[in-house]
Parts: sequence; structure tokens; C-alpha cells
Amino acid sequence: MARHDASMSVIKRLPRYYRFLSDLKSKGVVRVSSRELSEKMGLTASQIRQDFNCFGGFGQQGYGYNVTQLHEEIGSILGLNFRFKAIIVGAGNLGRAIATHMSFEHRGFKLIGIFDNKESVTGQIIKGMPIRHISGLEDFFNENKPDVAILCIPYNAAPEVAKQLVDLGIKGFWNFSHYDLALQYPQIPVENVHLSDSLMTFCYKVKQATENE
Amino acid sequence: MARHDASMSVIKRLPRYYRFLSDLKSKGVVRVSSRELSEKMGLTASQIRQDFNCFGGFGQQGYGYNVTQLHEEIGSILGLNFRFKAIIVGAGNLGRAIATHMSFEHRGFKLIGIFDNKESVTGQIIKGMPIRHISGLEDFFNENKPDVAILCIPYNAAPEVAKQLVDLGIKGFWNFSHYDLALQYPQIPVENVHLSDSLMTFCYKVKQATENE
DNA sequence: TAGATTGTTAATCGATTAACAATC
DNA sequence: TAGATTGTTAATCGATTAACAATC
Repeated sequence: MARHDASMSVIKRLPRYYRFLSDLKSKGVVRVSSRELSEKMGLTASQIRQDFNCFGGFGQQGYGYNVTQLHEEIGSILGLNFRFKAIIVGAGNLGRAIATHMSFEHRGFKLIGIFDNKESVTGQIIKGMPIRHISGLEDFFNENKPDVAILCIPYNAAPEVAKQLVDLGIKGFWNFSHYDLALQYPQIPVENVHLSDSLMTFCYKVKQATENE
Repeated sequence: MARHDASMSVIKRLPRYYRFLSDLKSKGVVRVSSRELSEKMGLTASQIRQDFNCFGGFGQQGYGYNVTQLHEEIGSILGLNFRFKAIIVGAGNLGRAIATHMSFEHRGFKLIGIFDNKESVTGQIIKGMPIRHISGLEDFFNENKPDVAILCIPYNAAPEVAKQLVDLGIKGFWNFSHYDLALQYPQIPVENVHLSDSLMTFCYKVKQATENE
């Protein structure tokens, strides 16, 4: 099926397509053309057709795309039908927010554990799970074989925790720390969420807009 | 000074440069060449020189770049010396995490208020500030003139809150909701942090790595 | 001066957009 | 069939990399 290999630029657009298609689906829309979708999303119709064609034609000439089918196809390309086992490391505000806020089950994951290095918070229940002390990580790992780790820890703690997890055999990091994991472990999938980078970019945008008034 | 207009691709790399330069600076490193920096960051030296030259030459031929000066220049390009007044709307886990976790003062902002629509949480103190009820937003706005809003509210609530804020004169959104603000208000700077999009992209990466084993 | 490294131009690469023949 | 819209190729645009003269 896969005609071209999809580039990361294409992959990064898929979740957005998925979102808009979810919306259309929930509104009962059955078919959509690349032109209609392009107007809704602020893209060109050309780009949409190119993107979808990386994975083989989902559309029908003269008709457009079937919303439900396209939605499912994209979900399956992203791998949302998987249930990769995830642990959160770091149960500060951010870790807690991620644990309680994200719907992992619809995004290809299953949260199976939360860890912290503070004795004072271990045992607290979040999302029906006790916060475990980090010292129990190895035993937990061997018993439950998590696939990926969500790092909600500060910069300083990241190198050591990352090393431990890699040694244990972790298969990916969703990384909220400022530490640049991808440089250290190029073979392991890393998706970074650098909030402070985003905030600085935002600052630039606001500054620009203010200056051009 | 600005030779070319810097593209968004360049701007989005600046916070990362800023981070690495902070680190070098704290280690007491005085000068750095584009080659050294490229090795540390996993970029090409060419790209680094091109990037910096969008804003006029900070370097010295045969020597390299002065770490402190470069750090300051980039900070000032990003506008980190500003103190844009920010309010958080939505005091759930995510809003609280952002409020307590982010160092706004070093990123060009100052947090001046937190709002929520739940009576039950108003009055709670976060970062020395009481959570205010959303009904007091207009009065607060007129008194304190916030520059930007940080939206930590669900998809459904976003359109209405965004409209109210735009009508009051907000100058930018750091948007954590899934709602696509930029389509509705193309003239207002928006920086999106779509965590669930990021999680889905992560899912794809993990899936790919698993398949290629 | 000689060596190093920038600033900058030119070449390459990749991503986006435009155009249109294929076909439902 | 005629109209619509895809899939796909070609053209354009932008971003990255390579090369090298300028110069500290």
C-alpha cells in the first residue's frame, strides 16, 4: 500500500486530520472532498491529497473520501489500535496532570504505573493507581514490562532516570524534561514536549505582533 | 541588522540554542564555534551559521561566537526581556501544573491571574494567587490589562472563552485546548501545545520502531 | 604571518502547490 | 453521459547543506 515513505512532516499532520475527521464523524458527515476539508482546516486541497496518497488511495474519484473509513485508516497508520504500556516518572503537578488529563486509551497507550522519588507522595492514589517509589522501578519493570516512559522530571534528574530505563529495555520516551534524550539514545523513539521552548516561541510571536501594530 | 527575515523554522530553533548556550554559560565556557555547537546539538555547522546570520553576524571570523553575547542576543530576539502579562484560564490539573511549574519570569511573561468556572475551587491559592471565578474576568481585564491568555480548558469551552477574551482585547493565546484558534482568529498570535497530537505522533514512532525490529 | 572560522553565495534536497489526465 | 474529484506528475518554493572567499 505505502507508495512513498511518509516523511515526518506528513506524520505530524495526521493527528490533526484525525481530530477533524472525528469531528465530522460525530456530526454524521459521511463523505468529504479534499477541497471541503482544506477549507475547514486551512490547508491546500493538493497537500491533503498528497498526504493521504503516501499510504495509498483512500478516496474515490468524483466522490471524495468516506469520513469513517478515512478516520479509521489514519488511526491505524498512527497505531492507535495498539495498547503500549506506559509509565509516568515524576508525579509532580505535570505528571499528575498528564495522568489524569490524557485519554491514553484512545491514543494507543495504557497507563500502568506512576513513579516518584519523594517518599512523602508514595502511596497517594492517582487514576486508581498508587504512586510508587522510584526504588521499586526495576522490580515493577520485570513484572509488568512497560513499553514506554513518560518523563515528567526536572532536567537534572533526567540523565540518570533515562539511563536506568534504557538499561531495563524501555522502547520509547514521551519527554517533558528539557534534557535532550534523542542525542544520548539515537536508537530509541523520543517525542519531546518542551513547554518552555514553546513559551519562548510564543513570546517571539507576541513581541512581533506588538511591534507591527 | 536583520539581513533576511527569519522564517518560523529558524525561530523555532532559537529556544533550543538558548538552552544550550545557557548550559555552556553556566559551565563558564567563553567562546564556541559553529562546529563545536553543531556537534553538541546534532545539527550542521552550516545551519547554525545560517540561522544566526538571519539577525546579523554575532560571530568573529577565526574565533567563533562569544557565548554570553550570543545567549543575550538570542534572548533579546525572542523577547525574553519583556514581561507580557499572562492569565491562565482553567485551573484543572494542567492549569495548576503550568502555573506552578513554568518559570514565566525567564521566558518573557508574568503570571497575574488564574481563572476557573468552578465555584468549588475559587479562592484556592496557587502561586500566591487566588483562583478567581470566570465571571469576574471582564472586571479583572479592565483593571489589569493582561496581554495574553493561557488556555487550559476543554475543547467545548474554548470557543466561548476565546471569543470573550478576543472581544476584551487579548493579544495572544498559548493554547492547550484542542480547539483550533488560529483558524477563527488569524490576526492573533497563537502558539498551540496539542498534547494529544504529540501523544499520537509518539505512538506512530513507537509502532514504527517496534515493526522494524 | 598562518590557521581558524565566520559570513555568504551556490548547489542540493525536500516539501508544497499547481495542473491535469484518469476514472468514478 | 457529464460533472466532480481523485491520484499523480510536473513546477515551484523554501529550507538545508556544501563550498569558499573574506577576515580576524
